[in-house]
Amino acid sequence: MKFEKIPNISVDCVVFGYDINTKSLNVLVMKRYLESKTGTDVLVDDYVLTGYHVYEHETLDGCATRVLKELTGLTNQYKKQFKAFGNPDRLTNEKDLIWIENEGFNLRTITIAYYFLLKTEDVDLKNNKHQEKWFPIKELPELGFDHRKIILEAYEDLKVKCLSEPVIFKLLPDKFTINEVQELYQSILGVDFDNRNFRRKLIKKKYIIPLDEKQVGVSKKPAQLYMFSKDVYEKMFQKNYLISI
Amino acid sequence: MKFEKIPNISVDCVVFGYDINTKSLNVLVMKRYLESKTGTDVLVDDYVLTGYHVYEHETLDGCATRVLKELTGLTNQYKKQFKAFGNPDRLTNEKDLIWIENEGFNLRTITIAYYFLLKTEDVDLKNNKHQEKWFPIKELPELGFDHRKIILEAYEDLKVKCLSEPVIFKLLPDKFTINEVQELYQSILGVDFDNRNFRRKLIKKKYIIPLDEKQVGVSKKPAQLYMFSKDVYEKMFQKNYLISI
DNA sequence: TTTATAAACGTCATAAATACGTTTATTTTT
DNA sequence: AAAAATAAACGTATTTATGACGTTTATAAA
Repeated sequence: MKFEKIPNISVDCVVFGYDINTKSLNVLVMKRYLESKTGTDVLVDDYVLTGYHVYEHETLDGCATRVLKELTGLTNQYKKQFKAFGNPDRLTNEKDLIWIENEGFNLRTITIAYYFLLKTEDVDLKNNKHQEKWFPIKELPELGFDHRKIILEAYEDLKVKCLSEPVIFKLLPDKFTINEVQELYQSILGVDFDNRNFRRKLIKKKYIIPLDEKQVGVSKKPAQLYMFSKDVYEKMFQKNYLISI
Repeated sequence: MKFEKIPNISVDCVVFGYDINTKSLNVLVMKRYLESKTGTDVLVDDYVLTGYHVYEHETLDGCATRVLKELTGLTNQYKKQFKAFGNPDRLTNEKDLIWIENEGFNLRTITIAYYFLLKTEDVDLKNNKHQEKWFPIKELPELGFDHRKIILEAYEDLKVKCLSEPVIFKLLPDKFTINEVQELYQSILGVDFDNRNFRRKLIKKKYIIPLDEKQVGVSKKPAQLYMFSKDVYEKMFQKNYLISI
């Protein structure tokens, strides 16, 4: 009973992972692969988001959390439900139809899409039975179903979100430098900021707390490390109602 | 075929209407009423959002548009899909269970929620077969299902949205005064602005265009009327990437 | 010791926000 | 016709934030 699937509802997860070393915002996708019955040719060979049907007694949020856990082993990561996709033509290209016939999917499936924010390095892809793989958001592979669209809409939502809330720190290690924050903003938004102004602005915030620590193992002047205090942020945060239209 | 319903997917519409005379942001809901078979008592007597099951060949957006049209006769109104609600416990209070049994609903229905922004005065409620009624957002009646939650989440989304995009003008008549804009912002956000500063800020915008017209029929100095130019807004709009965390 | 370089600090001009005070145009009252 | 009342509209000074730059500092490598 607990494991009965709702036939036409799924949850798809866009897993964003930031790689602080390569300074790349990545998306985790898995292989979709199907050979013909004779084995003579490959019918479907592309990537898809990780998703799953919702169980009868499962919440939507719970389903997203489960999908992430099965994929990465991680729990307690930042997630956001950002949109439902359910147009009747969302699964109508040739490869999708072959796949759907093979898997016995319902043709009219509505998917509730979530995105997660985490660190690429936190995910262990050693025993990845589904050939999961990270791709930079700017270099996505061929994607099945409407998953390219879903990823790009998640990315747009993330861009807006990171301007108004400090979600950026979900993508960074606990201890970071000011320049690392700047690089991540630039990587997400695709624009450059003046380092001196960016630095001044960030350091001024009470919830960006300098640590008694510096970078180690760098071959130049080591940078000051900072942390983000959720406590301070939430305590001092009063909505400023700045109308910026 | 075209009129076959997907059994467990619905679209619910939160219709926001602003009444410029009473300065009230309202929500349009309809009566949910059910008598016992003997007619001796009223089993269910509350209000619900207008929603409907999605047809097999219908897009989600199309379904929302259809629901609004059937309810108000209006088309081409601003709408936004803001969240899907589908937790297994969303329809479990007593009245909901009575209703569901009577109507033959699927117990596990996922609803894709939209909100609309329009003017209360644009809706003609004369021949409202479902006893539709406007309620101020601050004075909602008893609501069935999880519809209070849905309305309040729509309202939160609207609050955020109106700070970053000029959706406010969807709620106002084509010609408005500066003070009317201010009153609407205050009504939505629940805060007061300094009129002199608000006025200066708004008038400075290129897309707030003064008309050769003033208020008529007011018993004090008549105010200058303005319009919002979508054209100018979209043409001059460049993303400013202002990080306001 | 010098050099290279990322990190960090500093300055100035301009723009925006905040907090108020004053004047103006109109209707209503006298 | 004048005076009173009042919402609309305009004004000003102070503080704060932004944008565009130049300079100094701490460190590892040469």
